Amino acid sequence: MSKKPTISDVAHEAGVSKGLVSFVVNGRPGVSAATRERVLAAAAELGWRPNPNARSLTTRSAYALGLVVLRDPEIIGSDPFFPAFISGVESVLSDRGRVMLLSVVPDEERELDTYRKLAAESRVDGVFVTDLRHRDPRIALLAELALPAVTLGHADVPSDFPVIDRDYGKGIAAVVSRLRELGHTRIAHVAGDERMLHGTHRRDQFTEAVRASGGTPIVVSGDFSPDSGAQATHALLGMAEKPTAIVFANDPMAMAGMAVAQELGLRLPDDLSITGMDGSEMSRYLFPPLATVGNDPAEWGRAAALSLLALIETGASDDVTLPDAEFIPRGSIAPPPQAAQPSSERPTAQPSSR
Amino acid sequence: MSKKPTISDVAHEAGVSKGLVSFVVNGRPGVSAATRERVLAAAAELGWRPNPNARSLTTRSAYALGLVVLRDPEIIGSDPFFPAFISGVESVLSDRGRVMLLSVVPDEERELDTYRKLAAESRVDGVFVTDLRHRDPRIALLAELALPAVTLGHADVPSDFPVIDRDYGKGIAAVVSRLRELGHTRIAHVAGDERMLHGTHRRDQFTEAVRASGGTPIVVSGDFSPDSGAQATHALLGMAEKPTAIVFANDPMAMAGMAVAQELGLRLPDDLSITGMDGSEMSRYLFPPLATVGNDPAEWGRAAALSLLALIETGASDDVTLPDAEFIPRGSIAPPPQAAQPSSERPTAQPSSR
DNA sequence: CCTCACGACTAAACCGGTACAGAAGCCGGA
DNA sequence: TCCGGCTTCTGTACCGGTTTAGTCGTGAGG
Repeated sequence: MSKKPTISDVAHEAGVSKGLVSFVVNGRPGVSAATRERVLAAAAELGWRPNPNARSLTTRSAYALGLVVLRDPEIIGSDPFFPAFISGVESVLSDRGRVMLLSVVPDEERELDTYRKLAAESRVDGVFVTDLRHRDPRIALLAELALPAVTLGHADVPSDFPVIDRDYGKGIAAVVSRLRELGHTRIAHVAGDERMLHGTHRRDQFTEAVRASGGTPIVVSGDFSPDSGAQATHALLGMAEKPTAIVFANDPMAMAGMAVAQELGLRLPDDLSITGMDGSEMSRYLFPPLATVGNDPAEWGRAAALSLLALIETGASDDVTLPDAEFIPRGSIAPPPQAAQPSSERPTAQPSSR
Repeated sequence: MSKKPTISDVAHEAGVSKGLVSFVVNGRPGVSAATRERVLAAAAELGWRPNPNARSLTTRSAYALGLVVLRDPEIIGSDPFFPAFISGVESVLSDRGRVMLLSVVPDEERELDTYRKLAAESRVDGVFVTDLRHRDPRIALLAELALPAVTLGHADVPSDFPVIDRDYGKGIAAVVSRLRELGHTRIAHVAGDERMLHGTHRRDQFTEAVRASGGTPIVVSGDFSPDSGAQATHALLGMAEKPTAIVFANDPMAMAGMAVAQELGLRLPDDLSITGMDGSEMSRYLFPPLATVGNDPAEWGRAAALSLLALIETGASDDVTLPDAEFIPRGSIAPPPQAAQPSSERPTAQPSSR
């Protein structure tokens, strides 16, 4: 292969100056149609693409977006959110001549340093802020760095960044409501990492829904990892007054919880109802199929990418509210076992066979 | 925030020329220790970091590595390999001043275009080639583009790229051997996507291991997705001569297979033994815990990153062979039903003899 | 004492684009 | 015919680094 062609090669080939070629590829006015064609033809023939590095130098734009993920390398594999989120982002970026830069960091210190580095080196034009934490230090840092950003969810600190969000509360309320309808009175929640906003939000939405229906919520903590889901389930099922239904804050914890219950000899869903959250692909292939609350990470990705691009290109971008999360009922929920209900409850017809 | 400092600012601050600052930050000889200190101090004080874009212009290096993933957006969430692989890559890159550029593409055409674009725009210094396919067109394309690369596994076409690989056959052989020991005679394999080399390799390694032990392999096809695992399991369990053990080509398919079996009323592992592959985090949290063959994607990532960096920096890099994949016995395997086992057997898996 | 090699440093060209001032060509109106 | 005023296009100065040729002392060798 010969050397990569440059804008000068194209200019020479088309018999015009560098500047004009630049005008053409950037769609600037003041170029005759005939010349435009000639330049475009020359560029196509030479297979020339403008070098973004050179371009960045004068335009002060990196033509790249960044995603920094703070996640324990050990458990990142069980998280179904990011790959799908990224593919959603990518579906928007691919047509826009921008690329995505990804960083996975193990601790908060390196996370912040990574943002500083991306900004100082002008590596990206903007970043996605996922997994918002309480009093998230990234908000202030990004503002200080003057790095455009969009946040997934509303931060609990002052932020001027556009927000992509989805009401998850209704979905959780629907879960609780359905469990109550089925006759459950002792409904537990295994919370996600409570340093993260969506960990506490989901917990609060759960407790609120249970209280609203006149029940008393039971909550144990987890951290979104399968391991924590298993431990929490052990704890719950070891209680004197076992819950008859467990609402997990994500699918991986629910999956691990299902396994623990089964290992203890419980039949699902007859002896215990279980639900997850996030609507992972795997959830429908479990036994019993895991009832969950949809989330569609790819949709988050698309919306976040569009919003961030708008912010970068126009300097402003509106908040986006995705459609409400929907409860996806599946076979992992059923009426509570009769024995567990000493007091008056509608005698629900229990399915005799499975 | 004030404007970002440039090399000229640092030079002025330290009272030297731009060129000297460049010498200092690149560790070139011919700079007195005193001056070096002064320059470094000025750089630190101003918080200056060399702009990689400007740098790229003359050094022809992008200071970035690329990963292009061809994956159906719908199922990428259930794939535990990439997030962990990426975190392995990142653990190497973070200290090296290079970043990682990620692209997720839905079809082969766009995949190849993405490589072309990355090369034409000098976005990356090299790429990781994962999920090798038969007669993979990327090998020739990358050679043509003169883009350095490392492949995960050996390509079946001539390739000059360094290879990162791990013997997976021994692990698979250990699985089969253990199942035979337990008394299984009808052992089936649910293959992964056979367009991918590791799909057919695993299948071949399975059939070979079964034949070597005097058995007759049963193979049905899948594509690594949970859905295909479920379908294949249905097909197998609908056969007149059902298999008593199923070896799945990855964990997600195995998980879906477990669910199908349980839904059909089979008790695991007593009625059916199941194994997965890739040693995903989730596998240990299932019921019964899924026996699998370890893989450690993060280790692939680290090795691939080191190899690719060496290739880029020195122009050559050796192949790397990772430690053999190891069978991880767990509760999902047991003797076949009604097995006339002359010797002592227990329903749970025993440590394999390796 | 002069020359020369060498270490430390500077100046300017260059990488591949963009931006902007201004030149050239063309047109219509006075 | 001359003069604006467009439109179209050129030339050149950047952007922030790297690289190379060359300058300037300084000390050793002849």
